[in-house]
Amino acid sequence: MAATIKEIAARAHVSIATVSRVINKDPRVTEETRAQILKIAERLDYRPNILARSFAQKKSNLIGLILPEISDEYFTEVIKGVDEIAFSQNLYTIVASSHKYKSLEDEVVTFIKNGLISGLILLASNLDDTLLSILSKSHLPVVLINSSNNIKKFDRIAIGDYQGSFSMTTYLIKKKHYNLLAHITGPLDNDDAGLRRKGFIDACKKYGVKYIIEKGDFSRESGFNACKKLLNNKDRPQVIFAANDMMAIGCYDCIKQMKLQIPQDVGVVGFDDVFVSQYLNPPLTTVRVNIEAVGKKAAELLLKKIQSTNNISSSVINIPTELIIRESC
Amino acid sequence: MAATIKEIAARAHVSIATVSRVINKDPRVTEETRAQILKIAERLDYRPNILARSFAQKKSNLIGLILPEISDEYFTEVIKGVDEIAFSQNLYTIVASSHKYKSLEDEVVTFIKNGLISGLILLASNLDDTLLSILSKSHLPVVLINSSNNIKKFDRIAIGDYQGSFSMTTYLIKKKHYNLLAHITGPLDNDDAGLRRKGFIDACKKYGVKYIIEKGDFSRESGFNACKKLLNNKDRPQVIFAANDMMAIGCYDCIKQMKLQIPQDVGVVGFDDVFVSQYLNPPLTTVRVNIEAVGKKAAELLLKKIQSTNNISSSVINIPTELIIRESC
DNA sequence: CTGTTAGCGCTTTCAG
DNA sequence: CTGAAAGCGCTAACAG
Repeated sequence: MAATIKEIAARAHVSIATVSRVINKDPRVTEETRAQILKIAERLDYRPNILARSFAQKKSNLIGLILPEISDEYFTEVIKGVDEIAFSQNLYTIVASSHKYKSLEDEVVTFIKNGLISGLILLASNLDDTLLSILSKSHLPVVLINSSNNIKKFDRIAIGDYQGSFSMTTYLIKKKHYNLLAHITGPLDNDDAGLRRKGFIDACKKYGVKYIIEKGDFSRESGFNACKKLLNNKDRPQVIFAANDMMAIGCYDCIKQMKLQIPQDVGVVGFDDVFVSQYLNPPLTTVRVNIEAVGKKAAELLLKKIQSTNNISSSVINIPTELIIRESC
Repeated sequence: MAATIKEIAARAHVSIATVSRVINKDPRVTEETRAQILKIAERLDYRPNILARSFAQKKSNLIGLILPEISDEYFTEVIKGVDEIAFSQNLYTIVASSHKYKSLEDEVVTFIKNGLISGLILLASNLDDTLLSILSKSHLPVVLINSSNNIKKFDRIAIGDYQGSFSMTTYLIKKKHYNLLAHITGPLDNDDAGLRRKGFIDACKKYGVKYIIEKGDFSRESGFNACKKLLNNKDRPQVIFAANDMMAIGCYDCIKQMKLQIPQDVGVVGFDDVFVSQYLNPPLTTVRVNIEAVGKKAAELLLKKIQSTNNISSSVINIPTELIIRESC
């Protein structure tokens, strides 16, 4: 059915090697033959068989992007960023998430060993040593999206979790004059969550204000539940700093259900600045993370690694955060 | 580096053909040798080289998903649905969007010819005959996500645009007793937009109420602009039916800027029921589309087509819509 | 500048 | 039930 270089070679009365050369823009071909071959290729509507090419070269034009899940707006922004960069370089992106069907580790191992992809971007907020060692043993170019400072030896995109959280807390204390704050954390094993928690606590301690910590898991429901506990506390906090916007939304739901007012009765602030936050009632004060930039930077870094043979020293790119002041506190 | 069947064959003192058979669960192997080979494969942490396999079989375990763009929540829900089904069948999904870098047609052609994928899901709201003919000439299994009834000969997932729009309009007229309605359309060449427009107009005509049509393009900005025009009209409409939620949000922005109240001064309703809609102030009355179901159904249909050799007659799966009554009208 | 050839890892006849 | 061998389409030395 589809034309192959063999066919083109036959028609052009040259060898397949020559055809291969012009397809791959190898300069060692005369203009004449090049033009001739190109014409025939055009006429036959030739398209290289990518599978064959990838196989022969032992490298594909596919990169893998592994995410914890694909649902959250947060993650889709990452996909968008990665795709945009990858696409501009003729790379295709395979997106996979650690579904119920497969654990993250299994997923990664499969990707590495099956030779499908020639680079990997891994967004995971808790990386254990096993995985890290698997990753470094495979000689696949890898870029991590992870904010933990403990990870050396890998190229990494990090979010300014600590700074963002610290600034927000400082703002709540110094500008808004709250003196009893609460923080709803993300999952304990999540590095971003840990950093945000630490930024909060450090700022509270620095200014000597009282605080309460409640546990969440980044889901709307957990925000709702944590908020309920907080409001029923004998010492009701004046403001709740949720470790992400989804949990802040859960707080909104809870507070409304209890017929309380934001920010009069209790303030709420979040982290991420997802699309919906600006439309909440009242609009949510939060810490903005430029998520698309995370994806873009990750892809750019990965491409650089794939293209350069010599392994450059691993770099960390920090994506800064920004305080977005709205009306929820 | 990575183990191959050759290596396993050597250690098991069998031929590579036998190894290949057990890997592929061919029953024509004795239990003993099978167990033996499996054990060695396990020990060597063998993973088949997908590229080699795909190449040899002339078919891959990759399916393509082409979208107009990747940013919108709408599209990411589709991705999620497709991925979930595909993944459960050991298929990987390559997501591509018709970027500035490539036209939709170019994208499709590349995908088809390069032999990378063994099935394609194409979400496009305006398909021209050229593209359709390219698609049918390639013998690639294809599932379209498109609501136009003019497309025969292709498996297709369609959204209940017309019904949803007709019901919403009927609700506006009969239950809410509006008698001057406005509709902000999506892009003219978009089939979903066309159907929604038609549903609106048909309902208005059926009940003999007056209506105004304003043009939009599904973007928030276009909703804002269309709304402004509408409100400055000498005959100001009592309610605005935006062809999607994003434009409805644009209306909210505009109405607030003009210091008007929803729904007292003017009602607003949308279409899609994206996540943010329930949190708008006031919560948006809209038509819900189960977008994830769209993705899932598309993937399921595609898998069925890929697996069955005989081409079944093309089916159309309709994803119904549902009126979501909230407080914006 | 161009042709010859080996071979990538695996599947798949075809014999045995 | 198992092995031998061809070949998928292309790249990449190596000759010439």
